[in-house]
Amino acid sequence: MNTRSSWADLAANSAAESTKAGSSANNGSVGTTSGNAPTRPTYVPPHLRNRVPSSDPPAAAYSGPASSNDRSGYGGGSRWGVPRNDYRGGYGGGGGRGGWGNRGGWDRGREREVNPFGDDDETEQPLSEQENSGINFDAYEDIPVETSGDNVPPPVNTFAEIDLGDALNQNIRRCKYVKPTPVQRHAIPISLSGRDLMACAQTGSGKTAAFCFPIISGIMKMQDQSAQRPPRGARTVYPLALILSPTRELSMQIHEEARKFSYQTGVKVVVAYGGAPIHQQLRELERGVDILVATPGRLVDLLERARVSLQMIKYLALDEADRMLDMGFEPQIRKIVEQMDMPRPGLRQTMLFSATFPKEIQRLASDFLSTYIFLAVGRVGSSTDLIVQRVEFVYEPDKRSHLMDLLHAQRANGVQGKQALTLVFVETKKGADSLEHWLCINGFPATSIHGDRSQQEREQALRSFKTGNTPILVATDVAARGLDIPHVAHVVNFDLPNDIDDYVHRIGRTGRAGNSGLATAFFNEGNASMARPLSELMQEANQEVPDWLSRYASRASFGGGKNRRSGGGRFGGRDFRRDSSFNRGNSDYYGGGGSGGGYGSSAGYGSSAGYGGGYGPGVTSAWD
DNA sequence: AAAAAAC
Repeated sequence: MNTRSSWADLAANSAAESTKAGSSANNGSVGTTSGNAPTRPTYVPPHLRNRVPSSDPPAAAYSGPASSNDRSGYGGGSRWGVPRNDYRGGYGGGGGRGGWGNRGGWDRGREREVNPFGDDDETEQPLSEQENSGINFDAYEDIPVETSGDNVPPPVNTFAEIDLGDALNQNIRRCKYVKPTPVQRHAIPISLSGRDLMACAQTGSGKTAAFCFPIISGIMKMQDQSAQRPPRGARTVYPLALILSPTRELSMQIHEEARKFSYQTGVKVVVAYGGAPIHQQLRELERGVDILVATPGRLVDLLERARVSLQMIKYLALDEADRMLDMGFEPQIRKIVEQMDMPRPGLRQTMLFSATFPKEIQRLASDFLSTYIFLAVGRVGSSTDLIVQRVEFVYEPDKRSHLMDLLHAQRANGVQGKQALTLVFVETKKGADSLEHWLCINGFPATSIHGDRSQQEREQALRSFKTGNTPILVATDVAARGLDIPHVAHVVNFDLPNDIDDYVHRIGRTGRAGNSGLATAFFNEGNASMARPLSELMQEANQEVPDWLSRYASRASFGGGKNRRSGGGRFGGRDFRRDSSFNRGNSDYYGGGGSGGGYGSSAGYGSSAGYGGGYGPGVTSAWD
């Protein structure tokens, strides 16, 4: 059932496919969306202002369809006549083969873009070595998709039929992405058409690429415009896109991914987060930035120092958007988005992504959006079928020895060989330290990550875990969201979180990229409020719910908390705008009114096995 | 109540 199609095959078929798409019932999104692509009148980013004309014919590097727009400069051509007022011009190269790819060309003696793919090899990989997805793509047809909003652009079926440009397409190939995941199929055309978007898709389903591709593509197209530098302090930089995420490590990861996607496109990505010396980040910024990836605190710092201005922002993306807008983050986000110099909704394009999107937060989020499209792909907020979920009743004092039993068993069974990684979530930073220490003195190679550790320690811990050097990582919720760590075979909820959404994100650290995973939770009377949402979630994911947990869940006392996902209807992830009961002020958190809020039942979609949204083993990317 | 996020 594996659709073994290579990138080359897809590319070869692309013409036929886009013809098909254009003539299908939905009027072709490809043609129309590119016409609506966001335009920005005048600004050319600093690193593009000082370029010497490339000797490569740029048009040749761009193989996309012709359009009425002036695309001759898409790959790095027609913008060369712009005024040069900036000494830092070395970066860039526009489309695929001009600029950086040239050894000893115009860019000789200047800074060379580091190849984020780690290979200096430009040659095509043999077909046999091309990674492919372990996913049954036919199963994608069964994936429930809900969109709402006006004039929703139709989805695409291949990357090739999207007008992303040659350089970006080449990076997609380098990333071994063969086919767009469901969220990408839907979200990318929406973003390319310039619409605001609120998107929900399962953990590990490719959300990072879904918002990065349109941003990068849009910025490449913008580079056609002529230059006019905004009046501001000399050291102020003006990114065109801002991507915010709730943790430093996630921002780092998004940055790494975005750098791969933008390799040799001339689009510069910079990351800024706290806990690290600011000077290097400032230096990077001064060398030019189109896309700024940041955590909120450090960004506010940079804004207050007037080292960054948001006045040229064309794209705003919030990853883990529901987290970014919850109580802890909302004031900071409001400050950044509403009280600095960011263009208002409608004058920028805003994209919100998460695997979970409580209706309460959706309502908050609408402040930041302009006539947006709501997109839900998959059983929103649920886990993939690929994660086997277990719940065990463990009294508090027994947790450590129980964990040790699990780890021993895992070792004995050789679950995934020595590479199997185990991620253990605890509730508190102190708890993380003490459990790490206890594991170590008992002979288990463990490390930990939490907010009381130095940034260096955090990054070291994550590295050591990823490499398998320390195959056990004890973590607080700092590691719950977004982090893409290959080979996590087992997630242990040593302490259950108090919010079912946090549980969804935590277990989503395994079962990624089409791989299976195991999630074990320790439950005791202290977690009573989680009994119902947990058992509902497990049912929906076709998991075996222990009888004792069902009994806990049926006790009335915890029936109506904020964890409650009512409705029991079909596929969840409803747009709150369509939920009249919510709009009447019903406080039901996920309230579905009569017609199916909450999570989907397994009845309709539960058997659509294989939706991990992934590309298959061996592909590492930031998918949340 | 805890966690995260600036110096």
